[in-house]
Amino acid sequence: MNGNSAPLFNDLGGIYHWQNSNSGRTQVMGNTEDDVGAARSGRVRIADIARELGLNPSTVSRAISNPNRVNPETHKLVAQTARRMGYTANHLARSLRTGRTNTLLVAAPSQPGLPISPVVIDVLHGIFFEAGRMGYSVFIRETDPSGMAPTNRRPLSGLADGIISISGTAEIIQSGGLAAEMAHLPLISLLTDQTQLNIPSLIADEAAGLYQAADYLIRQGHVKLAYIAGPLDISEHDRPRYQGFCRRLEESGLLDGHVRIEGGSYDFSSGTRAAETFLDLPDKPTAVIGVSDAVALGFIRRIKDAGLRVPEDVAVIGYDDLAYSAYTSPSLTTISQPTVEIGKAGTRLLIDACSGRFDLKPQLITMPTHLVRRESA
Amino acid sequence: MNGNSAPLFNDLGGIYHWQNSNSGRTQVMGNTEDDVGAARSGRVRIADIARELGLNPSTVSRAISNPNRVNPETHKLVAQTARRMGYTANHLARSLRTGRTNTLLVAAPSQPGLPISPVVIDVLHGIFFEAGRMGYSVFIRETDPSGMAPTNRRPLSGLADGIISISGTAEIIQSGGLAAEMAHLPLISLLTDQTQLNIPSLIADEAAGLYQAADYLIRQGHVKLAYIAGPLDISEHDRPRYQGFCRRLEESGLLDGHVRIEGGSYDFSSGTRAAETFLDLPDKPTAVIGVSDAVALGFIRRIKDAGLRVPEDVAVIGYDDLAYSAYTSPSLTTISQPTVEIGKAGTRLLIDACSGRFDLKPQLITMPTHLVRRESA
DNA sequence: CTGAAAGCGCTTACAG
DNA sequence: CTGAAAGCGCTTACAG
Repeated sequence: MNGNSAPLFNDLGGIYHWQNSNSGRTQVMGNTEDDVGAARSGRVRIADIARELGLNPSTVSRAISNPNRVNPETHKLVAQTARRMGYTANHLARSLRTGRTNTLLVAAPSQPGLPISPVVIDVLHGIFFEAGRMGYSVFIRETDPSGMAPTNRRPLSGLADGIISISGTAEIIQSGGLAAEMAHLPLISLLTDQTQLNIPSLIADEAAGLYQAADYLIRQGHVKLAYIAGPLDISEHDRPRYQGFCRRLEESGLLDGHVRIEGGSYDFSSGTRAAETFLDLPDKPTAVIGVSDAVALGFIRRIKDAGLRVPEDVAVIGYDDLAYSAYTSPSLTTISQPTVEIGKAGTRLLIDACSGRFDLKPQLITMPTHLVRRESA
Repeated sequence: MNGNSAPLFNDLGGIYHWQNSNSGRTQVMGNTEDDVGAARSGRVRIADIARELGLNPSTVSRAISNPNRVNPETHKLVAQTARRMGYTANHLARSLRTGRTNTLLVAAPSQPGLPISPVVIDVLHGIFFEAGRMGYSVFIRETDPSGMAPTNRRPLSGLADGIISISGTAEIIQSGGLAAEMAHLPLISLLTDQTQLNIPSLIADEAAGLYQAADYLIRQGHVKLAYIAGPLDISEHDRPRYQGFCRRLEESGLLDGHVRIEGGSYDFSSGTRAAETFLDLPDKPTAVIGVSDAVALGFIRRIKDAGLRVPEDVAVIGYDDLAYSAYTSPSLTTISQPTVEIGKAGTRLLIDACSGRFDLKPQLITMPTHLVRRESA
């Protein structure tokens, strides 16, 4: 190692060990030495193939991108040679010329110091799936609502055909340096309703989800319910969920007796904090709905420590249906939202809009949620 | 909506509702109408600014990219005009010309039908953090070891300055269509030792982690230990962990009595399956280490249902220290590995290698793990 | 069906 | 300090 390595690791504060690898082996993948071209970067270009074959570059280009507009023999020859020489098209050059990138820009929110949330990950999974199927690549830009993290704010232009904003408000999107792109590219918002900004939005029916949860509890005979709220400022998720909760209570005349506990965020510790508030309540609700699974689980953990039984003393329902919610003790009754489907459908709609096959209007599409019954309620 | 929408949703199998947005409002962000240029895509180019100012495009370019090589007055004028006209540099054109993209390509593994794992997410978080700090963007390509998912295999060229492979084997990387890029770009492997392929690798000391876990249990007096294994074929993670486990047992002469239970994968259900095997064991170990937190939690959940107490009857330790492992009942004693730091350090090393500031050799860097003591052991 | 030319939007030696 | 020219690697009318 050269001397430059030290400051790196000083900055990163890590203890580390160097080991020598078993050297002497050669790189596994790569071009063979006798390949032609390799002018600038060592890469084979269309011009190299053309020279090798005594053809015009335009013919080689056609053979690669539009095989049907070229002699079958020529196509075969070019294809073989391209493979032999290890040619891969330069994405930059092709996109610059055609004006199409076959790339989607995804703005994914993250809190400072926290990784992308599991819910967003599921949406991303749907995006990757559908984008891969359609031959699109994915450019990810983390956006930080708080502006604390060193997110990349460098404005980007020309590198994508469309934008997906996950759970993002207008400010969040701007913070990602995407404003300029938004003015020119089709855009869809997932998980958050932004139709008031004329942005097509594909969301889970969060209000219906909380309605379903409250309905389930009320049918079980609960009359005093609590809702553990999420953050009001950053996201748009708390409001519709609380509304759905209240709507169902109102229908049974139970609205007056309900308790709204401010959790603060969507994470476990917000749930434990909410539990502290709950435990201090003189007249405790018998059923609680958390704004997220993590909040519900943090809440359960804390009230179990205080000697309360779930669901016997307090029934608890979450929202998200994360993978581990089926394996906790008690396993968590929760509202499942079609996150992966939202990712897939949003990607499909956007790609179709990019190619002009679909007219993406600033409308709201709502996907249904459903209750997953387990042990906690 | 036009008629094209129906087949979309047939494919996606979703029930959905359209709502009309409150229309009539105008787009929030965008160029004002009297801006110049807008030849092809509606975007402002350097040529537009130059025309507006009566300058040569090269001067405008310099003013934007190299302010110090231009008259301060000119710089100011260009900067103002660029802002007013809403100019953002075309990333494609710039990169094509300079040969530098300021972009990193990340190959992230995913199992078919499953989203990216929490561990990989943490590494990605570190990558985003450090890349953002250094002004780099991140291109993500999901790679599918099984080849089942419709991952994007289109070969990409020219769009990144370096490649990060997370927890990937050579085959996995190839499946992502990255072989050609690998031959030309600096590459680093995170979480998986690939130095045998001459690829610099930055990993957690998994062997030491399992050694620490076994050590902790043995010091508590346990003499019969079990290890729930992960998959052998796909990943390289099981082997070093099992080795570390065995090494510590051997030191105390306990190796002969140990049990290795095949879990199958890293997820919860693998843990519950392993628990079934465990419950059938005539002479049960009193302490169990899972290859992952999810496996350990799935295991705990199942043996609790069978009437065993954790840690009184069976002590359980996991590996990963995921966020929710602190909130389960019992909370999980586990091995923490510096995933975020690995992401940050790997990104830093790679970027410095891209810019020639650092000579990235095919060596192995190992980051330390540590035991997090909670309730389960 | 193939070739020659122009151009996507930018940057950078090279002159002046 | 600024201008004119060339070129990154590709594609696509336009001729032939």
